[in-house]
Amino acid sequence: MVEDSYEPLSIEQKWQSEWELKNQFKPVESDKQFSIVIPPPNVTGSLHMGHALEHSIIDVIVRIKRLKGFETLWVPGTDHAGIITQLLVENELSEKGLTKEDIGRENFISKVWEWKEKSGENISSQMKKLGMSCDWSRERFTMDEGLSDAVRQVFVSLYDSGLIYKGSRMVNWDTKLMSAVSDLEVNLEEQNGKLWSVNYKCGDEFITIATTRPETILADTAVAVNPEDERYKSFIGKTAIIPIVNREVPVIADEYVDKEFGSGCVKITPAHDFNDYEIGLKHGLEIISCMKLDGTMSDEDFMPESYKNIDRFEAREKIVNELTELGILHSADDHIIQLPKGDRSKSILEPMITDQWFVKTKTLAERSIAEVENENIKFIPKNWEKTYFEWMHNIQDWCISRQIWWGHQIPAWYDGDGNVYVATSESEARAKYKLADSLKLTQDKDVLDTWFSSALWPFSTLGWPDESNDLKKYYPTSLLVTGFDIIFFWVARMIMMGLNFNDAVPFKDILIHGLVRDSKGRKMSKSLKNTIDPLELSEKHGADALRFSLIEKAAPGQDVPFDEEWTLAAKKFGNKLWNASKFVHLYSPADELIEEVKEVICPENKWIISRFDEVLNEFNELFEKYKISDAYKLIYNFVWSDLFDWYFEFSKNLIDDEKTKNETMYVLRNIFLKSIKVLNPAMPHITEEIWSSFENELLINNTWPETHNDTSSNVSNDVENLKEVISQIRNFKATYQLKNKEVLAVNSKKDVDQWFKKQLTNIGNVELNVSSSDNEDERKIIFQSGNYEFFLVADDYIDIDVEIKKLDKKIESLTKTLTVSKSRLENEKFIQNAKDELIKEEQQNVIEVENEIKILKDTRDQFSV
RNA sequence: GGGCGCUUAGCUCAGUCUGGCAGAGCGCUUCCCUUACAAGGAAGAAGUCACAGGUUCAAAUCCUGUAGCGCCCA
Repeated sequence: MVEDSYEPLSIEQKWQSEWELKNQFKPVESDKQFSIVIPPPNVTGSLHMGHALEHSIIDVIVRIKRLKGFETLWVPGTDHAGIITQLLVENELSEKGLTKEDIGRENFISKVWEWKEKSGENISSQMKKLGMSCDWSRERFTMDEGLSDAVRQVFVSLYDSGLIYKGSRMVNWDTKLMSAVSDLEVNLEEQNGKLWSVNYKCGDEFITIATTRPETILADTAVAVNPEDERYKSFIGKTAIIPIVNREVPVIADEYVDKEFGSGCVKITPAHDFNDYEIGLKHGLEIISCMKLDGTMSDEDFMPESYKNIDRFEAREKIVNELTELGILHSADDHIIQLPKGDRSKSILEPMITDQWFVKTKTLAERSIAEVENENIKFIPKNWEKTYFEWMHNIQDWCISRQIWWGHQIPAWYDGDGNVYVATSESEARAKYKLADSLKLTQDKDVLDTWFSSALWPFSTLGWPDESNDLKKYYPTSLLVTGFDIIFFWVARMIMMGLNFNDAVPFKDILIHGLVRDSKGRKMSKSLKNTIDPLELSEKHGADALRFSLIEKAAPGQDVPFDEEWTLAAKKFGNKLWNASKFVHLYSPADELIEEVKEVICPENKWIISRFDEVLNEFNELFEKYKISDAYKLIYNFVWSDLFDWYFEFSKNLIDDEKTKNETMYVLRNIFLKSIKVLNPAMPHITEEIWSSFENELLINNTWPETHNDTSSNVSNDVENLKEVISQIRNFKATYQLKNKEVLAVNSKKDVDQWFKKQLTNIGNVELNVSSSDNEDERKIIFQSGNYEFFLVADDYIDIDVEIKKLDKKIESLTKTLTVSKSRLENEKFIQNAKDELIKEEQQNVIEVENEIKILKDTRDQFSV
């Protein structure tokens, strides 16, 4: 027997430790495997609603697969989040007045590890509180020895095959971090700025250029116009003089220049702008930098004294003043500018030319595109593959070096002459390149982009480069569940790396989920103060309620405007299940011996079984299509309305009769427990608790229910008719505000089956008289469904007007239906084109509706006399 | 500028791929503490499926266009 009231927290903790203690999250040998890796959250993070959604989806799938007999593995873990973690530990240091340089690289790294040991378990422990069934014994961290080894191997291998190179290129540079950052981690922020127009001397004339960054004028090496622009054709090939530094530069023509933008003439500064860099390369322009890596102005000889070493924004002001004084500032117009900011540091980024390591992506991308095109990898929903293709077709070489300390240090060594030796370790390098022991080598100071190691995650977590059992068994993984915002960051890169190093896709399906937003549809953010802490919610309403509310609302690819009300509703559902289990215990006690029923006789029992079968079949179909939210909505509606509202009531009337008692006790418990099984993956704790009150075995490792496929007759229709008649009687009572207790005298001209009569009289709360005689003078209220027809003799409590109105409304709507059906059947083309089934259905419909209308009209006629 | 979504009941959304009588939850109205459950039960009201064309026997669903909103890339 179960506790009186539903208290989620205590049962949730109990089962979480029970499952882990009994190793329920480890894969159990089977001939079919299902494996999935977690998209690793960053180690500094704490669980937010996006994680809660993603993990709930994964866990439901994993738990269903486990019940379906798959050898199921979910590998958890976190990534080392290079920049964020470094900033975090640097902040801790700065509270003590220290910088990382003060304590040195080695000490700093050990400080980060200390931090990781202390706080790195945050996300995992939060996941455990939500009941996520990952195999915690296989938990991985991107900086683990094994995964770090994989990173080195991959780097060396790509380098040896010419897919990694070092070069001087323009990258997004963070002047605060003093590091390159990923193109993908650049946020463009719109801001009010200015568009300055400046007159450059060009022979005896002036040419007016437009710029949003006048401080870079000092590094201009050309002026460019559109070749089609009549205004400037005569300038092309001449030279212009850059003001202040008095540099003589060519006026070049390039289609890149937009005739409509500003004056239609732009300055070209190859060292400080991505487009200008490209133009510089194309036209062989000189590349001059006027800025240092920390964002202050250069102190090189060509720089005017007063500009040396000052901040770039100060320089901007200064140069505008100077241009004004010189009388060559033509105009300063308001202009919306796109300011690039670092996703992590929030500082304004600078395009800078620096030495960096790159992955050549073109060839890797080609195969990655093909594998999605030929559906070896499927996006769900499919349209996200367009986003993937778009990015992949326009892919740029991937800058993988970062000038920070926390991360995988690049396995490249330099001798005193700057020669580079790439190998997995220094001794390997010496052996590989046959270097003398006396030759002094220093390792590259830079570390790799965190995403470089994440790209290996689907196989590095399984033991690669060792040919481990896990790798053989679980690679390729079955599925990746992730958000659309992450398709470039790693879905794409995991595919490239997975294909290159394992000659097989890293996962077969990619299930894309949406963003969790607030109930008004706004993005959750700290600044809006509309974030929701999933752990708080879980403590308030239970992990099961939180999980279910997310699962039930998350259609693939669609955003989720979350409302706490949903979780509350899910908790009520939990409570309903709880009470339902008490009902089942009451009517079908676990300790009472029930004979197994081979053949079910009672129509009510047949009905609930066939309804369950329908629902289970549909559930399975939806699940295979990853329509998990629809699947759970379906089972939710089935248990609440069919099972609890209707069947439980039917069962009361069957169990009080010895003849039908055993069969009904059996079916009641059976269907209830099967429903609990289907609900288990979404609400694992409460269902396990309820299950345990009936069974000795655990539910988590039980088997997925099978359908009964007992389609012996169409009794189901009879039960549906019974329900319909009862509803009509209830409607009648509600209309006239009759107490439910009031027993109505209902008549039938034909006798009905005993079971039907019993359910009707008890649930409809009526007294049924069967009499073929008919008093034509009586005004009657008809309750009709299918071939069943009952009537009530109308007396004082009936309001004729209300009744007529109701009847008219029904007649009207039915007549509409009839007209539609008839016009279809009269349409020759419909008869020719429509499926036979549909035509038969339509014909049947006409007969039924005509009959119903006739009854209603007759009734109406007697009222209006 | 290029691409992708969304627009269905008061609210939040399914349904659109694969055309066949418009769905759910919440909210609202009325009644009911009936021995599983008031964290509940029963009944009910509520929609020009954004708009305009087209295809079709038949369109929320397919095609074309328009408008509004959102996202991504440049």
